[in-house]
Amino acid sequence: MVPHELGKSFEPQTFETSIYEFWEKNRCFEASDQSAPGQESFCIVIPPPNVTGVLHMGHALTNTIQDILIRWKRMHGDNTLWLPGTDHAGIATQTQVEKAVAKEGKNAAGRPMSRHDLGREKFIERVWKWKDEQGSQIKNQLKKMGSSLDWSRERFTMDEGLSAAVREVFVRLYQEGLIYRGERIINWCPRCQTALSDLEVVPTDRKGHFWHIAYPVVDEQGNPVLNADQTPARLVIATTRPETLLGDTAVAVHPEDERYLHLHGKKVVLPLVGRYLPIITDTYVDREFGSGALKITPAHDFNDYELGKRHDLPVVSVMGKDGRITAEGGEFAGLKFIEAREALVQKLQEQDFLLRVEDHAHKVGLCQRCDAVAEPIISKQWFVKIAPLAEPAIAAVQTGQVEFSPKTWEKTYFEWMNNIRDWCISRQLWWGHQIPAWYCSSCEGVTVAKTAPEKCDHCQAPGSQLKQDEDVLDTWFSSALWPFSTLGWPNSTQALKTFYPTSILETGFDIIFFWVARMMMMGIHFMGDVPFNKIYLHAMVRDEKGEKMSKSKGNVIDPLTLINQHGADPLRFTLAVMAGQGRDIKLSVDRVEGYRAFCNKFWNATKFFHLQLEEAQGGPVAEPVGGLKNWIFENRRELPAQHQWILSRLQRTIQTVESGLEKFELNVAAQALYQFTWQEFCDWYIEFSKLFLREGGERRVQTIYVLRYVLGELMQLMHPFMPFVTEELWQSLPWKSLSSHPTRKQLGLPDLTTLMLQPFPVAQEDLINDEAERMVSAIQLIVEAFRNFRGENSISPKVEIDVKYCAGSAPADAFLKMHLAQIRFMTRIGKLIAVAPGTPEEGGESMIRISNPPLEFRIQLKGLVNADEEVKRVEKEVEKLNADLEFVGNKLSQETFLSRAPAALVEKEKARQAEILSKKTEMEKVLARLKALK
RNA sequence: UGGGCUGUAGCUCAGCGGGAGAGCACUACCUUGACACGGUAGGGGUCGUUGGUUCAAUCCCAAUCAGCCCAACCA
Repeated sequence: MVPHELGKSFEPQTFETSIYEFWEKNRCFEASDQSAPGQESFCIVIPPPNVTGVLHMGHALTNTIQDILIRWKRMHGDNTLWLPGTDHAGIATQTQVEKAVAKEGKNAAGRPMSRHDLGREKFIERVWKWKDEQGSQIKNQLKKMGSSLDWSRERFTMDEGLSAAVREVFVRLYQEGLIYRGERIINWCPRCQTALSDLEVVPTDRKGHFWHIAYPVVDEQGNPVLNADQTPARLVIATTRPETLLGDTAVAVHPEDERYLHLHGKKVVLPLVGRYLPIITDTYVDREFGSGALKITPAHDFNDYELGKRHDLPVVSVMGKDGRITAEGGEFAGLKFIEAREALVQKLQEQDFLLRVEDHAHKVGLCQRCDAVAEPIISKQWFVKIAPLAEPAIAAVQTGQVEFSPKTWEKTYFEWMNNIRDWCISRQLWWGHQIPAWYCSSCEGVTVAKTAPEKCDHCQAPGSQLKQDEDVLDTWFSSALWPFSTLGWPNSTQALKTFYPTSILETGFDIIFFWVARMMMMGIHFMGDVPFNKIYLHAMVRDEKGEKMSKSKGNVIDPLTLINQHGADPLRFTLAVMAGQGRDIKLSVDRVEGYRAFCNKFWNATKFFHLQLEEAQGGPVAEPVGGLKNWIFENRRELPAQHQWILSRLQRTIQTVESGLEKFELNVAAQALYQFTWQEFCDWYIEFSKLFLREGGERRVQTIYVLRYVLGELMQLMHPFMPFVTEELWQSLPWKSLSSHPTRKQLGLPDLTTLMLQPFPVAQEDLINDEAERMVSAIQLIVEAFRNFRGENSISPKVEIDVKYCAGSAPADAFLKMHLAQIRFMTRIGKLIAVAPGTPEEGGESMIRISNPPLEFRIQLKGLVNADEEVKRVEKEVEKLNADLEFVGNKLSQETFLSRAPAALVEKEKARQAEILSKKTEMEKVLARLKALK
């Protein structure tokens, strides 16, 4: 990278793209299949975004978090693999392409073109074309985020290798009896024309109705049963879906429900249809709800299906896959479900079966992709037998082999895994992995194989008589294999040996069941080991009002817009700071702007350093002989306290950042960086440094060394969070060393001058210095007290203040003398005269006092300010002291506190009381004198 | 109906047994030689409510109110 002069301010657009290209061109992101001896390996597989998707805030969050962890580990010298790739996203992608096709023209019948008009082969060709056109979009967007993904290993769920893995898994599970084909009740989306898994149906609140329908009761012979008053007996049933009545095959009551004891064994006549239905008893029926009688439609309700199996009821399918009533529906056949409902209700009313209609709020299952009402229907589908796979996946979490963070999600995981139903994996789509099963036209047997079989497994009929299953697999089937299929499985590759199990899985809690649980099951089953040891679940990104971002609400904050406006680094930092939060991240543009200001601050701090090397400031400085780091260590006890202080504070920051990253508390780490950089380094250290720099000579050189050292360490420390700006600034620094990384040696790549491969800072105990911290904190107290005095009295910073000082001890006197120049520089004290302790104050004098070390500063107000404001300031101070005193006094007057609280605490409180009292006495005297002046 | 989360300054959130913190917003002053994407000073909170444990509770426990999420649903 060519060093160049830094611009006036932080302008991310001017360098982000070229920096990413520099890294990529020099293969900085690449991992080695084989780690160097002694080198740790660290691997995260990206949760594959939809291949045709666009980057949204959720992607921005997860990829920021992952990139931070990856860059941190990489800088620590690990062989670090962050594996990129995309998901073919069956339904989502197919729907997109179908829409595009529909817009292109009409078919022979004058309807918009559909996939059926194109035919399977042509349509799939179209999807591939679409994928090729759109697929690079998300990739480029990830690059804009600064994601250090190893692009040389990019995978796609439908590429050749992964498809082979899918077939391998399918065949093996089939052979083990864990995949089977069967006729079951499943969720069906009439619009997408496919089966859905339980997870793909979203129960949604809907306002509906409760139709109360009377079913006439008859006896064995079909004669009407009469009530006591000789009216015909009728059983009243309430339903929210009257059209399913056509498929009723029984009516159920609770066996102990006294209202219906006399009806046991009787039958009812199904209104409009005339079919006789048995009245059965089952404890599943809730006596309290509705009339206590329940119509049973085994073909179109999951509970009824189970109940039907228990009571051996016939199954009548009346709702077809095409969204219309089947021939079983008699006169209603061919109507759409919603039309059938209206027609049926009308008929019921006409024939006096409908007693009443109530409003009723309930939940309706909607298709996750298209929001159409999904209907339970009976259909022949492929299923994965889950229980045997779930068992070890549950155990892995129970034993702690796999840990969730936050831990509370483990409960959710167990809850679901323990109640899991078999997974319906076949989809009546065209885009996806076609099921590797072939049906024989002569014996109707099924042959399951990785490649098209040459003959039927059962009757040996030739391959020409075999026809492959038309269906494809659920997208999540291939995603479940992601942690090992992407590393080359089913081949036994070196990459698998090095990187499986992967180190961390970072994803959203919304796909624990869709993805995480299934990877656990498949990983354990096929690899004999868990796919990852730690599962980090991040929060959902919402808008500033806490609402889910969605296109329809128009509240989407587009990460790319933010990156273009403010840069990738501010966005990343914002997300990192917010990553620690519970379940929701409320993102506001204000925050991003705030962290842009932070980047600018750091930018200018670096510029400040550069300015000190200009001719006017004394010219360039040579790198210390033996290197900067050595110089810092050798001189660490010789330097002025301010330098020792910032070096010490830096070590504490390194500690916080490192432990924050280790504990996955990115917010703690990011906040420590922010706080140190702005409040300690910029606000104090740079201000301290100005005096030394002005002094010139040795003092100047020392300061330049320390500035350079802290800046360098800070850039390394911040790099995982803000890779672009730190690299840009680091490249501008003098005395850079080549970055040597074991992975590059493994790959046969040369060393390179880049921050991203510099070592991550390690806290040096030797540079931690409590004494320097105490001293500087005293300087800060004094400076702040003077600023407060000026502020409250509205004294211009230009006015110098003459001061008498009185040191309460010899060390205090020495301290002041040592730091006088600095204090004077920062407080703009004019004349300073020492007075002996006990010297009486003069009229018109106010006072600034600190306790440690004991120092007081007397300021003559005459000719400086009107005493009124100062009286207010001192009054406020006395007030505060009084409150403090009362508080401590209360505490110390409690016998129980004195006897039961730790002795050290009691002592501390006593000392504090004495200190406050002495200060209060002094300040009250000051106040009295000031008031006397008026 | 279960399971879980949240309630702290106007806003967004840290803190989680020894006198309440940050950022943004707000007020006043300052264009000082890194930075006005800046500096300095300041105002602002009985830490949802009520009990309990403790010498001491924003923090632990219980109840309660409010909001949210997940899972299962009563047809």
